[in-house]
Formats: sequence, structure tokens, C-alpha cells
Amino acid sequence: MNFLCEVDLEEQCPVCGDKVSGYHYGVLTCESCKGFFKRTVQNNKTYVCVENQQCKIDTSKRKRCPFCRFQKCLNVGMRLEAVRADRMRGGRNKFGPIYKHDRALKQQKKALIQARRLRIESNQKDVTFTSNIHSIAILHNTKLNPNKLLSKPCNSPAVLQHQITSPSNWAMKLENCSNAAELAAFAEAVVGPHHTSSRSISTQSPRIPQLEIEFLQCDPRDLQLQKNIFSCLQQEQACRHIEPGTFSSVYVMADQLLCSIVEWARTSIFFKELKVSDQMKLLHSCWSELLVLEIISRQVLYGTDGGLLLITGQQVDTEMYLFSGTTLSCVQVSYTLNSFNKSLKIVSQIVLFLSDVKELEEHRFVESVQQQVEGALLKYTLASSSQSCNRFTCLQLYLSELRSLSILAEDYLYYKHLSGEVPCNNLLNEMLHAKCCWT
DNA sequence: TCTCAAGGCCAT
DNA sequence: ATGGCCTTGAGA
Repeated sequence: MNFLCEVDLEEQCPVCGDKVSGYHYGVLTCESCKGFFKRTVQNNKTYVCVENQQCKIDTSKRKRCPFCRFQKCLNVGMRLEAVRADRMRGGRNKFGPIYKHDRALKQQKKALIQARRLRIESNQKDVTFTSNIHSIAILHNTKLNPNKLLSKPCNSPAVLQHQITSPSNWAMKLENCSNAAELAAFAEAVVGPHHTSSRSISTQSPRIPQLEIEFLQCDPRDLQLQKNIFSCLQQEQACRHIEPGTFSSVYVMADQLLCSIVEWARTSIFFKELKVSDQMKLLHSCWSELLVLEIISRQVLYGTDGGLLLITGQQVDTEMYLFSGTTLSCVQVSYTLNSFNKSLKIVSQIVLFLSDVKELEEHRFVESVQQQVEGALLKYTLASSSQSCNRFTCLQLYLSELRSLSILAEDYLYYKHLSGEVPCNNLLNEMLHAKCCWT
């Protein structure tokens, strides 16, 4: 295999498209945009656009309009506060965990592409190989067309079986999955059957209703998140040999869910305006609530009696060990939150900003956001229901319930973290480690 | 000790 | 003013 052929894998600067030289001020950028951003901020420069403030910025045109270039720097997420006022050199900044995880995700993507190359090279060998691993039974029972998962059509059960169960094929299939249904079927091969309460893999396991699949398909971010989860699970299974359906695989899902929550927060209105130190404080304070809320949201939208539907399309029975005793309460709370399903993103904003965090640098701003977000939710409930005041009060009561649930979940995860039963190098561990340092 | 994201320098 | 390369230094 040619490992030298890395050019197409190189990241492009999101500002001008030049070659990336590393993380600069919060984003992977090229050396010239790094320098440009630094000079602009350090020297407090102001620019004017002579066009309509929509100049195209690329390597050849980046010098033409510094105004639009700087706007683009800000738009892609470069941080003003990462330019040091005291001009101190060296050292590390406070973006640490976010950079680290972002890098890990990019590494996974690279690994996927390399695995795909490997797969292409050994293509002929693979299709003639036969084995008797159990997942074939699941795929034969599925209403979904398993051929959709594959790089090319194939009718032989033995060949199909190998293509589904061979780790060397996972990356390729994952790359080829273009909708939730394909991912859901792939999930069963990688993670195990969707009724994970049963340790043995059932040949009669019930399918996910088509309507739920359609719902899951609605949000492209869900699809990307599912891909990330399967990619991580694949890596964990290859490197650490974790078993499908174990706590470790659930932990990987929770970690990826947490990453998507952090990503949502980083780009969400108000929160993105905060200094990174304040963002970190708020996230450290409420990440577990947001995680539980995310799981509940999914339950509200797609769940069925007696179980939690995970983003992978798997259903976890309430007696399952997901978050120990918290799961049952999750289901109960989810039904109560049912009437708020469309306002759950506003609820997330409340959770994010109502955290009881002391010593925020921009506490006044956060207080004003708290009022605005609560106001928005009240307006929403007023517009959507005649008994909105009751619902609003009700929701606030359940937020405290959510807090209790998240504390239980966090304690359980922390216990697992301390006992070393969880995968390493992930954001969830960082959060739990921070808890360990702060308490 | 090593890493890597800061700031600095200087030819263009 | 730009951008490639160098130096620095906290944290892993």
C-alpha cells in the first residue's frame, strides 16, 4: 500500500484553501491566515470592503480584500481571545480538549479512507472468503436491502456474510451508507441487534419501524453522528476488541453524542459569543444534563413503551444497564416532556445557560441570555398552548428532575471511568477527569 | 523530553 | 502588508 499518497488527505484552510499548518486560534488554518489574523487582532486593524462584503477568498485572491478575509476568519471560528494580549510566547492554550477531540475525529476519517484503499486492494480475495459468523442471520431477516450496504451487489449468502462481518469491509460500507436505514442495518452487524437487553443475538429480532427510520433520516446531523459512532465503534473493536452490546460500545455512543452536543453549543447563538474559558465552565457544569436531555429528546420523538431508542437505531430496554437506575426515570420524564418536543432546543439553551456556575468572566452577559432564553420559551409556550403558564411551570419542575438524573448518570459514568472499564482518549473521559479535578 | 500553538523575525 | 520559517514554553 502506498502510504506516501497523502496529498488528497491534507486538510485545506477553511479561509483560503491553502495547506493547513496546524491549529491556529481555534481552527485548522494555513500559516498565512494565521499570520493575517494575528496581525489584524494585535494591531487592532480595521478594514473596508470596496465591493459588497462578499468577496471570494482563495489563495490567489486572499490579499485583495482584508475585510472579507478577516470576516471569513471569524466565520470559520477563529478566536479573537486566542491572540494573547500580553504577547507571551510558547505554552499551551485553553482549547486543549476540543482541539484534541477534533484531531481524533479527523484521524478516524483518515483511517477510514486508508482502510478503504486497503479494501480495494484486497477486494478479490475478500469476495471468495467464507466464514460462519452469526450476523448473517440478522441480515437475512431484515426488510432492508442488505446489498445497499455493500460496495457492489452480491447474492451469495456466504459472501454477503463476510462482507458484513469483516472489519476490513466496515470502513467501505460506512462510507457507502447514505441514509439512516442503511446505517441501522450496518449497526446490527457492528454493534449487535437493536434489542440489546438480550446478550444473545436473536435471529428473530424485531425491526425498527420504517416510520422511525424516516424520522431519524430527517436530520442530516444525525446521519453524520451515526457515521462517527460506527467509525469509533469499528476502531474500538479493532484496537481493543470490545464486544458488541457491551457497556464500552454504549460509552462510545455517549462520547460521540457529547461531541455533537459540544459542537452544537459552540456554534449556537449567544454561546459562541462567550469567551472560551466561560464556555468551558458552562459545559463542564451541564454536559451530563445536555447528554441526558439529548437521549430524552430522541425518546420523545421516536421512542416506544419500555425502551430507549438510541441514535444508532438500537433500542435499549429499560432494565438495560445504560445509565443504571437512571434509564427508567429517563423514560418517565420523556413522556412528561412529550408536549415540549418542538421546544427541546430552547430547553437545551436553558440548561446551557442556567448552570449555576460561579466566577464567569462574562456573568452579566450570561444573566441577560438566561432571561432572553426563558422569555423565548415562555413566548413559545404562549403561542402554542392555552395552558402555557402551567406547561412553563411544569417544564421548570422537570428541569430539576433532569438535573437529578444527570447527576446519577454522571456518578455512574464516573464510577466506570475510575474502574477503567471505558475506552480511552475521548471527550467523555475529559469531562469526567475535569469532574475529578474539581471535586 | 517531546509536542505544538503561541509570538517574532525578516525577505519579499 | 504578507507569509514562510524560527523561537518559545506550558503541559502531556
